[in-house]
Amino acid sequence: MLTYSRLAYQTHDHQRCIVTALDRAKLICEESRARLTPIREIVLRSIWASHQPLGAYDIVDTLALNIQTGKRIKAPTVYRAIEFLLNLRLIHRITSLNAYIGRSFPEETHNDFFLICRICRSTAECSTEKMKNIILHTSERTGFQAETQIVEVIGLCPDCQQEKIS
Amino acid sequence: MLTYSRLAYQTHDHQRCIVTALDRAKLICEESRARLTPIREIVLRSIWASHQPLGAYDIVDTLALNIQTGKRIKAPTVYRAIEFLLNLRLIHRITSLNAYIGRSFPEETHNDFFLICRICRSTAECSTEKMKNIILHTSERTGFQAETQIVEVIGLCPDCQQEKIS
DNA sequence: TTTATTATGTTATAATGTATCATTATGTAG
DNA sequence: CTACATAATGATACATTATAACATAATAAA
Repeated sequence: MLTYSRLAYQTHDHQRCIVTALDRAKLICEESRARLTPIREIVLRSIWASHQPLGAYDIVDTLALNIQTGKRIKAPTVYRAIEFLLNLRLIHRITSLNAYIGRSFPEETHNDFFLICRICRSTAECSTEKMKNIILHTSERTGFQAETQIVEVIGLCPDCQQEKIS
Repeated sequence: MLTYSRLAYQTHDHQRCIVTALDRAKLICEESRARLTPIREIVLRSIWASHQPLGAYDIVDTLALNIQTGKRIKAPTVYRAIEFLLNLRLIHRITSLNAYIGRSFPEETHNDFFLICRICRSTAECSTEKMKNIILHTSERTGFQAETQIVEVIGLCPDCQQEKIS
């Protein structure tokens, strides 16, 4: 049933994730003739580098100084990069955290959802046809025309369940 | 498949909705020995009276003056009432709008989701077992312990689809 | 190379939400 | 009924997230 998932709390070579994501981002940008500028690239890299979803002002702090100009990168610039990356479906917005996370399955629509730990904020990206089915079926029945969706399940990740017990 | 739904864009006697909701709120408060104070009641009533989800500062404006004391009700008071109503499951928070809407099915967990029109902001409350199944099944498989959820489908309501065509 | 377009810099501010402490109202035990 | 404890509200200030508006710089295209 669970077609794909990227579980932040499963051990994996995250450095490899980042490289893969960046490579794919470059491809997608070329295809759609969009420009992955240094700022946009570093924002994307920061988001992928984080193990939790990253807030816009966290990114502002992370970036600190523009490598090019030596000047501090400010909120509007970061928000513009975020908007760009969202449009190209390279990142997700996690609404319940006001934060952003790398997107593993840019090609899917209506399939994605998230398991978000309310303690450590680790966020697992899931994707299944069943979610699409339920959303499209309900929309059809009610005459609603679905475009995008937000599906966020809040609870406890395996690690934080352990913490609570021990 | 769609067990219940409250479609804001279907014609119905909304005044009746409000009365029913208020009556039920009083019952639920009695049962849980919680106090539905005048402020909490008027906040709940405002939220139900609106045909779109209502923002916290919209409520501040709606309330204007405290009937009791003649003083202006401010943000923290409204947010406290909102928190109270959320805890008793009498309202929902619509995360994508930062707004609040009356809750029709307080007894259900993991069943609820929303169809939100991006133009007129009308919001349909839906509830189906299938949503619960998919969420609980995925959680079980990944070892995640689901507690709450946010499921918001953004798109066009029937009316606004018509507008676009004509 | 000139022009048009896109991206970024800068400042200010809007919108949403919370922390803190004082005051008032309500419930409860004696 | 009084005194105490608890719960609710008032008031001020502030934190956080996000955007508007306009200037400047970089890139692409004619």
